[in-house]
Amino acid sequence: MRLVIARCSVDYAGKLTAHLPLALRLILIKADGSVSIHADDRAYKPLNWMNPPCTLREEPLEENPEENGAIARWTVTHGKSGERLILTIHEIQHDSRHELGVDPGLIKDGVEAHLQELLAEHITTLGEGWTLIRREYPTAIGPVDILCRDHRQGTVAVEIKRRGEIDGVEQLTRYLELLNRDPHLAPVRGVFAAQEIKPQARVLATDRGIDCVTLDYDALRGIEHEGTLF
Amino acid sequence: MRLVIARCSVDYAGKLTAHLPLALRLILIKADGSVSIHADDRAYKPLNWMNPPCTLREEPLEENPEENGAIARWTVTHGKSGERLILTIHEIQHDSRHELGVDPGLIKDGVEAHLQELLAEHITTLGEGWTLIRREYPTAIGPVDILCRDHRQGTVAVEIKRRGEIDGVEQLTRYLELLNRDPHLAPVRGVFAAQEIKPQARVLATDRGIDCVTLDYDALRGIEHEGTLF
DNA sequence: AATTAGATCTCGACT
DNA sequence: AGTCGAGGTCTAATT
Repeated sequence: MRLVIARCSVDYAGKLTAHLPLALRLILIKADGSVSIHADDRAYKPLNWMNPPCTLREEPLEENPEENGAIARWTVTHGKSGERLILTIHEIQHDSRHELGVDPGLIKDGVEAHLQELLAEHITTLGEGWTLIRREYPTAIGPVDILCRDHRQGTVAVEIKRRGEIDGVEQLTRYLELLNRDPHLAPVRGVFAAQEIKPQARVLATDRGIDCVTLDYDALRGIEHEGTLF
Repeated sequence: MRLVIARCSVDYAGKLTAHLPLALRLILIKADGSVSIHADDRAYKPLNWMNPPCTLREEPLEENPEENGAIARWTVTHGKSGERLILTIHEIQHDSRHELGVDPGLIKDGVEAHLQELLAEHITTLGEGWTLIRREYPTAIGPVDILCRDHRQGTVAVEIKRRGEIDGVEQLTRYLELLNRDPHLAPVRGVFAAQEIKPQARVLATDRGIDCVTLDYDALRGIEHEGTLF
């Protein structure tokens, strides 16, 4: 990894064209070839960047009135697409290299897949006497998160999201339309389950006769822990 | 901006829980308070991060067999939510600070807004004799990108995307439903226009009687240039 | 290789 | 502060 603090201007020509006026910035050059240009804000998102595979060509500039004091031009070219990032360097305040080695990587917990597992294992969270048919129930347009039966043996399709928004309701609506064409399953009703449901999504779901359920991830995990403790 | 190269392990507890085993990494601390932890790959995305507003507390660790050789613990706490990022530092190889000042920011060109402007100006791209009613035609559920009339004076609602996917078709469908309730406009038909239309989106659109049009950004820009040249 | 759905999405605009 | 739409989205899983 190479860290450069430099006064530079930047031009990008690729999926769009973009320009950064002259200013002092961090240029981060990673071992995988990627280049990113950071200002001192905007959290982790760079102002401009080039993804790998790409190559960096460094070229010193002669004293030249046209270049307006620039000392070097760095051209980053993307492998196939021909996208270009051109850095015009006016001053370098810092330049260091560091061998970091391969990173062991991030271990995650708590995403949608886990929510789905937990809810499938504790399907009675949705109602007394409910039973699981299966997770990832396959249909022509993709798998339904959970298919189950309520206490009256009625079929229920459950769509699970971490945050419930309009697309989730649309997605469940498409599944329900399809499932209700199957005489073995119909009538199928819908449950939209999420840790948090946006008002607009709730309105749309209710309007379509879909029930909304707010999931408590910690509570579900709590049940899981109790289950393994005793 | 502060750049630290350190051997560290990291634990995040917030929207999810995640762990990074001990390894050498870049810790990037920006003036806006954000902290991000980078490996030497994955382009610009950090392994782990904390968005502003947040505070960093640095705490030296005593020699302690339980700490397994750690020399410091850095705790990043998010303002309201209580999310935490805990860095356990084992070795610091580099630590420097740089005053970058405020960045003038990026100037962009070539995104959806521009596509909409171009198509509105050259509405006959959609058909001979078509005329613009207006861009951003307001409705109760948001503005329709373009409302226009075809050569037979029939009303047409146009939804523009850079990439046409299912949500775009759903969005246009909702607009059409609403617009067709207005006796002054009805019947209104739909055109789904994008630089690239995904197969599933095309199928859904066609099934609903919505026409699909592929836009050529460069060609539209070309017309624009001819227009200004002569 | 292409497609799809998720993301600690991020970011900006608007209410 | 919340919501909505767009992104050079990116990224991983699946076909």
